[in-house]
Amino acid sequence: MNDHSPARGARIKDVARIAGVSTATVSRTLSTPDIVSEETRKAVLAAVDQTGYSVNLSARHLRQQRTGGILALAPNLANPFFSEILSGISDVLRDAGLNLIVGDTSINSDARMRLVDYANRARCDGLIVLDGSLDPGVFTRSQCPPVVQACEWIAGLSAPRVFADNEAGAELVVDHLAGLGHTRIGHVTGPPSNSLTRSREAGFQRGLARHGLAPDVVIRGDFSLASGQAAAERLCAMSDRPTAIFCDNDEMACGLMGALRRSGLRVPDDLSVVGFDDIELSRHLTPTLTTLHQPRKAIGLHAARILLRLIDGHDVPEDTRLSVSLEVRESTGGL
Amino acid sequence: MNDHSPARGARIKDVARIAGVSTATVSRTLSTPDIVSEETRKAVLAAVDQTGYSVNLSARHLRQQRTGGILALAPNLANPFFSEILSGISDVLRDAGLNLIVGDTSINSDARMRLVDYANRARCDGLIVLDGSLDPGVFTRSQCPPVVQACEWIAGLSAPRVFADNEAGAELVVDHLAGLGHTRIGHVTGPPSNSLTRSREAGFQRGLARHGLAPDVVIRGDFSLASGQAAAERLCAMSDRPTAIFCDNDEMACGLMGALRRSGLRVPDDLSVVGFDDIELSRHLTPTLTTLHQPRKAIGLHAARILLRLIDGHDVPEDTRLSVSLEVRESTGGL
DNA sequence: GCCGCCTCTGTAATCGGTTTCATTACGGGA
DNA sequence: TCCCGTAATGAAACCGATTACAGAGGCGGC
Repeated sequence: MNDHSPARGARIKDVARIAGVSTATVSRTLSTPDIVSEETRKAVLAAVDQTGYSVNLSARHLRQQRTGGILALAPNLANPFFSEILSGISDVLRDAGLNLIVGDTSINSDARMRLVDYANRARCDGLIVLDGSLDPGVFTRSQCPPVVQACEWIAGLSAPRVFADNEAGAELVVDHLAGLGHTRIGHVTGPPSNSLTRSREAGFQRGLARHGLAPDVVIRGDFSLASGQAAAERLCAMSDRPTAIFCDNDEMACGLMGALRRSGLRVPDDLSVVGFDDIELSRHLTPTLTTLHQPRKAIGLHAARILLRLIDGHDVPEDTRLSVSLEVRESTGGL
Repeated sequence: MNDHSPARGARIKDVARIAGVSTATVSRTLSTPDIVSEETRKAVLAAVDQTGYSVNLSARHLRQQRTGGILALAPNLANPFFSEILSGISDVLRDAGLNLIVGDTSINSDARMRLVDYANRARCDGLIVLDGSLDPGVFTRSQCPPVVQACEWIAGLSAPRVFADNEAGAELVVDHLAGLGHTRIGHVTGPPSNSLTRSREAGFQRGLARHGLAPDVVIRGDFSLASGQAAAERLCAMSDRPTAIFCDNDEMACGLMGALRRSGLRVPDDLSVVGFDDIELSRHLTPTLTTLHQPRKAIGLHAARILLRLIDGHDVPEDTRLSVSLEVRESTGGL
């Protein structure tokens, strides 16, 4: 119907001319409809329809001193754990008219260098950091826009945090395994400096203590499938094994169970395995994986909402802790 | 060192004043360094360093009539298959000074509605479509920026395409299975209308014909873990099963193998299984999965480069077909 | 009847760059 | 010596919106 319009589409000026008003009125009609009269509003909206007008975001953002973009920094996009969080973030931002720009911090060090460029008001209106291993210095410079940390956090960076209750989750794991009669429970962790690793380790230790159990073998991993596999190989080589293993995430549990089976060990008969995250895959492994469910979508939603409030200059809670629940499946059994 | 700078950072005007030149010269120094004198360049760069200046992209884009953003539309971010493609796209775009905005078309229909808003020059400079199920009409309007299709494509949309050689891949699968002595080979497909499903089906049929084999059972899936599981249940209920199964992606193969095992069928002894994609997980399943390796990163790199050329008004190849290779692992065996 | 307030609208300044056009200085050829 | 071309730079227009400010008109209160 309007393919005869100029190639690059209509400007606010064109809409204003057709509606017989000024550009200011068009702008007001679109951003604050309440303050224009009913009659004017109709005329403007009709002209918008007719021209297929849509605002030039660069112009708007230049004038409003905003960029319209929120940068989310995730350590690994390939991990399905993050994609649902990003989806939650994206939902909130879209409703607020903001774009989500996703940065994968794992790619290479070159990308990390450029982070300094991006953590800048001239580039984005806010940051959501999902990677606790970044340099806090970048985020404390005066040009850095508001920051919210989700899931992981950076030691020494004081920015609002949204995370699942990792400590309580790890305690639930111990409760479950101890309830099944296990007294020797091993732990496959993430990287030692990672905040998730620390919280889960703390909750795990507290749980053991509460049940009067002594710590058993601790194997350091890095949240990857491969490190789960490596952990299984170490376990198989042990003469005196624990009877249950708590993995700090589902990917490692998956790598671990695969390698265990290949070595002839049966889960849960020879070894019970518990994961953390409840990614979709955990329901399809054999045996299906007992794991802690994290409210991933909710983490994303909360993080984004808090960031928006921060950008608008409102007060926000320092910590938002979301509860987790244990999904008991086939990979854990009694002694 | 420069935390005394004004809260919102330096403007080009500030840099110009400190360097003792005009804003035009600063701009030229940063975008076309060749046309300013050596001496001036040094002074400007020193001033940039001193102020920590970084350009305001909204202003630049407003003047240059570009938005600085490329929108990638993917059907499912949670699928690890896409994340590596996006990573390749992101690398190229970052080097070109463009942002990658990721849209998940699976979220809900509301998001799809808004697609119309986004497929617009006022919103982004180009589109990379990874979802073949979208409405072609959106992309043919005059306001729509250049489009490149990657992996999947939309029937009836003439836009450059970058994809793996799905037909050749499916033929390789048949060669491999026929070579092992299989004569009854089933197929678990993606959605019937999907372009990947069609290509793989065509290659599969051609392979069968070349080996003088008759088609066997075809089970419709949707690329999800759950549909792989459902396919396994159908297979188990059959009295007269094929001896090998080709799954259109690794996720379905994963869901299928898990469910098969739970029903007591052994892979590859009772049934050989082949996947497609070679996601990292396929190496960690038990048994490890024989699958077709797709050059995911390369697909992303090519798609992004082609889009950049398109944006600059250059000629681009209509189709870019990248080759695949078979990764033979444990899930396939002889009869 | 006059004043002040409120509602609605228009004019024009503004955001921060890029780019066109004009200007200057200098070197070489006639 | 004069003219022209070239290299380097500056002044100012421009991109397309938002918004501060001002003005017009209507209405109620004194």
